[in-house]
Amino acid sequence: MPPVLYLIDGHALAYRTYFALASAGERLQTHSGEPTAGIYGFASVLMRILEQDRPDYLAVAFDTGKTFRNDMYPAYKATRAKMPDDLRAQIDHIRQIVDAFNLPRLEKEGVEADDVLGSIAKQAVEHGLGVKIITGDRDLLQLVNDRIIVNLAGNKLSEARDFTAADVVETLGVRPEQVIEYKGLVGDKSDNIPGVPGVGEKTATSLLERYPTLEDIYAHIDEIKGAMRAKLEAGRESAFLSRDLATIRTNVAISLDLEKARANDLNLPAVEAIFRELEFRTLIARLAKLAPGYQPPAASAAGGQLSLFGVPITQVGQSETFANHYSVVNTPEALKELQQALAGAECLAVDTETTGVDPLRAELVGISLAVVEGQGYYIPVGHRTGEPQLKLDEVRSALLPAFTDPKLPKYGHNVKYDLLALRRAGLDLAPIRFDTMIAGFLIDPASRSLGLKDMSEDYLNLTMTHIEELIGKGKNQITMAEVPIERAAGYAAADAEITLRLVGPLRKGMAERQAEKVFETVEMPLVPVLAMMEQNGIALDLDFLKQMSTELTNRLVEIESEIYRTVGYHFNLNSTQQLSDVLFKALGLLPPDPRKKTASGHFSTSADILEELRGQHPAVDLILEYRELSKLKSTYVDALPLQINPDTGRVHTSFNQTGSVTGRLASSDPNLQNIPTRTELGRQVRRAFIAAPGYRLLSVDYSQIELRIVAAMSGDEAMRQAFLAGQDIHAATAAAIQNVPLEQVTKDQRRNAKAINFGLIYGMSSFGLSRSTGLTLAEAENFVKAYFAQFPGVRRYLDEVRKQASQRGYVETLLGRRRYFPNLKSGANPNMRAREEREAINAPIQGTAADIMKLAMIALPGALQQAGLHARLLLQVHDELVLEVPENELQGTAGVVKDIMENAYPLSIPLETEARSGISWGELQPFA
DNA sequence: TCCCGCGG
DNA sequence: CCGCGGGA
Repeated sequence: MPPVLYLIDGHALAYRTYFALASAGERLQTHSGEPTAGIYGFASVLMRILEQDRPDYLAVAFDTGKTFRNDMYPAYKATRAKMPDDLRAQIDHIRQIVDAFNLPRLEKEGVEADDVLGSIAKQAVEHGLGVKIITGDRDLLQLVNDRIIVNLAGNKLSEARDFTAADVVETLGVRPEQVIEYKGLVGDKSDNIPGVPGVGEKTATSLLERYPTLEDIYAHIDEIKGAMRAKLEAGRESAFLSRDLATIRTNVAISLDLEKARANDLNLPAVEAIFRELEFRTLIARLAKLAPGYQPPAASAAGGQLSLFGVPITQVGQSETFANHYSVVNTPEALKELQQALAGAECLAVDTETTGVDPLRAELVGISLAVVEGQGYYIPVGHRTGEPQLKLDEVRSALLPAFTDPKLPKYGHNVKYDLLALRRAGLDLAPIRFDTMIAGFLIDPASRSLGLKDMSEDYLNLTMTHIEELIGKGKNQITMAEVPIERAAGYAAADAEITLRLVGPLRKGMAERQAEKVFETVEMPLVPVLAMMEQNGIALDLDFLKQMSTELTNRLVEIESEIYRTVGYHFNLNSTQQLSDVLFKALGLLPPDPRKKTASGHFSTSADILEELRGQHPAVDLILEYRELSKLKSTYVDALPLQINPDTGRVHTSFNQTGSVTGRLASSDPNLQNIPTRTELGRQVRRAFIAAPGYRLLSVDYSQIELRIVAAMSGDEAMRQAFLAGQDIHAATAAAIQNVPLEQVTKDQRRNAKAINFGLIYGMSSFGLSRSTGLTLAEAENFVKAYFAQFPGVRRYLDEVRKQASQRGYVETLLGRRRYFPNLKSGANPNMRAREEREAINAPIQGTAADIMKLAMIALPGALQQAGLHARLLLQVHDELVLEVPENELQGTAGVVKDIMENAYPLSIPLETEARSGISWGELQPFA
């Protein structure tokens, strides 16, 4: 194999990784607020290449200013979004890193990095080298041939992949050398290359299959029929110009001194200094491993310095390389050994393999355990491969003592899942002391990479096998039960082992961010409570839903034909785009606010727009009714029965503790936190949620908990007095603003005051307020002014929160749950800034309410048991708890629940609750 | 993927 | 403001 020259496209890679990290929710920055996502992305890819590929030669190309393409076509890249300012500033750091690695920088005035890469690549091939180009820019694919491959970054850092000529054909449908012809036809929106108007991807690939180049197409233009031919003829000039723009030059006068590109003499202290300055801690750790083991390519055959188990890090978790470090427990002897290990254990990490994603339906396939780092156990119990495995009964009695040992703390990743799966198999797990997913969430609530695989990369720098490598994906997916034990074991044991290994770094991470208190007093104790609620589930009145569905269908059919009749023709009512055309083109209605665009360029048809169009055409009212009914039918009435668990006959929602950045729970499968309540018809759906025979549903909700929290946290006297006096807070607000006695507040005044109170909680602007109230912007501004004049403490509090958010970079709830706002510190653009300021105001209010509710939920089961009551907690809807209560215990239970909720976390303002009960969620009556 | 709409 | 889900 010839030596290989690695060429990195510096800008494209920084750009791509910047957005990859941003879209993954990472807001990378240093302590002082300097954004680093682009640098980090670039540096980690560079490190990965040095560690894993050991390139013979490596150089990095950069763009410089305007290029000859702008002379050819002034609009070139004119529409491309300007590079974000904070990324631009990062490019210089990237250049420094390249220098510190002693790698050549390739740049030339007047040409793009693409052209530099193309030219150098061509020269290298002529010298007999292989070339690999690392970029984020698909255009480079045109350079691929049998000596040049391109590694293209994906939407996530881990999704980069190599493209050979065959890969290009498979992905784009054309050969690499045809990429420019393809661009000539299709153009490129992001570079503002026009192409041939009207020719899309499909047309272009099929044309290029028959005629390999533009020249061939136009030479045979008479073989092409109809409209396509006309389009091609009209776009002829544009096609050739576009192709020229898209063509990467390979004859740029630039040269590379290969000796300088030998990737073997990085200036370690310089790199480390830069990484330290940028606070790339994990990269520094990798550096230490890289430097001593790094040999000139000729002598690098020994290798092996990068490993944890003596294998390259990419292979950890794959069974063949993990083989010495896990045991399959499928004999009585092995089980005995495991029991002995458990007896001496100080902690126990647990993971389960099941046949599905719903823990209340899936079957248990195997249990993984780890008690020390570097060693894992896999206990198969449900493999359907005919291989020997222990009986579940034996496993259960062997494990139960340790699993329920009060002195043995249990760890897991999303451990609520495993708890439920184990319970269904007759096991249990307590006490649960550490959930790595929740810990990761508290360290960064905005993180979208809380999967075990992601966290393993982020915190341990270990790449794990993905489950799809075992069970496949799509329609050929099998379940874990069909995977041979030996193949499953390495993967499964690694899950428990990695979980165990994550605990240390996560504790440290939580300590740095002072998240331990919320973790230990709120989130971890909540896990078993939520598991219990999910297990309980809630009963549905199926007959009622069936009848409702029929009635809705009938009415929908009526409305639909009525709409088609008034409009004059048929169209797809459920397509918002078609609807927009019908209303604003065919019917000629004027969009009330023509600025209200949608991303696809259509006018919005949202309910508030339609609301304004009422009366202008009979179809409008009908559409609004249609929308309401079809939403109800598809989302609730027809969907809920499908979610009933056949074993229990009830629906078991899943509560996610890591779903909401503010600390609220999120409910899914089905979401029982958005069952309608605001309209009469919607409320009907709630009637389908019923109590079991002999039971009643009891609902207790906090009244105005968020405003009470504002009053307490801000200490605003006027607001506190209103609450202490037990006044209707919205009316009291209106009275204060309008300066009228409380009794004289009109409905309108109260409604506006209510809107501003809500706006307050949501950090809303005058603009938002005017939208939600129908006041003019000026009126809304005056209203806000009057509000703050009456509640000066609230204003001070809001200013304080904003200041804290921008100075410290985070805000926190009363219990210390934090939400981070790195962009406020670094002064991002005004839009983002305003958005984050609103989020910063909302987070402590909503988050404190969420914390208090969680504390109540944790305290409740013990209090009920203490009182000898048998109520079951079923649902939490942010400020409401729903329980199923034996009829004769209603009164006592209501008292306990109210007491627990009202005293969960004492504020300087009393928390009040309201209890209601009934046989269904839809017809609850206040308690006597 | 976007748009819309349900809840708090 | 924060979510989840249906449908094109």
